[in-house]
Amino acid sequence: MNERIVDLLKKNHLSITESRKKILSHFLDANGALAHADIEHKSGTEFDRVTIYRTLQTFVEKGMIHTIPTTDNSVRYALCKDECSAGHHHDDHVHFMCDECGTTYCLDHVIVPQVALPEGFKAIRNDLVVSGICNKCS
Amino acid sequence: MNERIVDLLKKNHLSITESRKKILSHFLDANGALAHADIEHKSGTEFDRVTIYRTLQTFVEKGMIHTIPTTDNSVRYALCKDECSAGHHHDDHVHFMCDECGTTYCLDHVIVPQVALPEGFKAIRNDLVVSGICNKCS
DNA sequence: ACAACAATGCAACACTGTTGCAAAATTTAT
DNA sequence: ATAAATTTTGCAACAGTGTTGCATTGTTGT
Ligand SMILES: [Mn+2]
Ligand SMILES: [Mn+2]
Ligand SMILES: [Zn+2]
Ligand SMILES: [Zn+2]
Repeated sequence: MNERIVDLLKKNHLSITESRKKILSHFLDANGALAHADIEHKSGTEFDRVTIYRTLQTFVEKGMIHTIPTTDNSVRYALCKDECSAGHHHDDHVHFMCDECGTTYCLDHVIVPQVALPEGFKAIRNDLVVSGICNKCS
Repeated sequence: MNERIVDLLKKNHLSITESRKKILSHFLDANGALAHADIEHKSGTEFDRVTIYRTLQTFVEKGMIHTIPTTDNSVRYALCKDECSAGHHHDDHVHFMCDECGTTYCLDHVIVPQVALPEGFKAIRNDLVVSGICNKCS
């Protein structure tokens, strides 16, 4: 378990620090996406708030996690697949937010469909967020 | 012009106040969506920040405007179509955010497609945000 | 014009996110 | 293993966003 975390950090050319290991482990343990506040609560007073912000930024830049657009305008993060890297993200999957339990899921196997836009509009990224009832709450 | 604004407020059983008239006129003038901060800047020191927040809330509740899910996690509002009312919103259209000019558009004629979800997930709302280059910037 | 009611401004507060800088930890070179 | 070079962290300070309570003001219907 700890091995996998250290390997992940090494693979991304990041120095091995307590905060990074712990924050990364929270993502590996979680089944849904995590908000900054979630990590802050899970970590207690272990790290400074600022450290969490900077660690999340770093992880995003390295392609280890990705942000999720949410309808309630909170920022959430989830682990990326192995295919993702610093340059290339593979964020073409649908995200699901449960109205009941609040969990946000990456539906990795549900691909966002393309839509035809009006004349002159050029799509670069498509984000589809589905809200409703998740499989655990139904 | 002023007539239309007063009518819209009356139709929604809202008392006619300076703030509501001005804020509503900003939406009628704008071609894209507006954030709270946009209205604050347009209004100068005319109203208190809190009044703007409360007015926006009221307009949303009455079905006059709707919030737009954005990828940069800012809250933006746009005028609803006439079909929208306090109970029923018709928010099944795609939204577009221009990476160049930052404008957010309601693409009223582009409908969000349905997607097949994994077993146990039940969709209640679908929000599709497309980012890219708008017709004015291309 | 008046009473009843609703909306506003102000103050205070909580939460989110960013930056600069000194101290501490990690990595690299000796 | 030690020391130097580089990164990361914690702290403090700050700006922005959004909410609430309460007294004051404005709007509405009679
Ligand atoms: Mn995802
Ligand atoms: Mn819209
Ligand atoms: Zn759920
Ligand atoms: Zn544009």
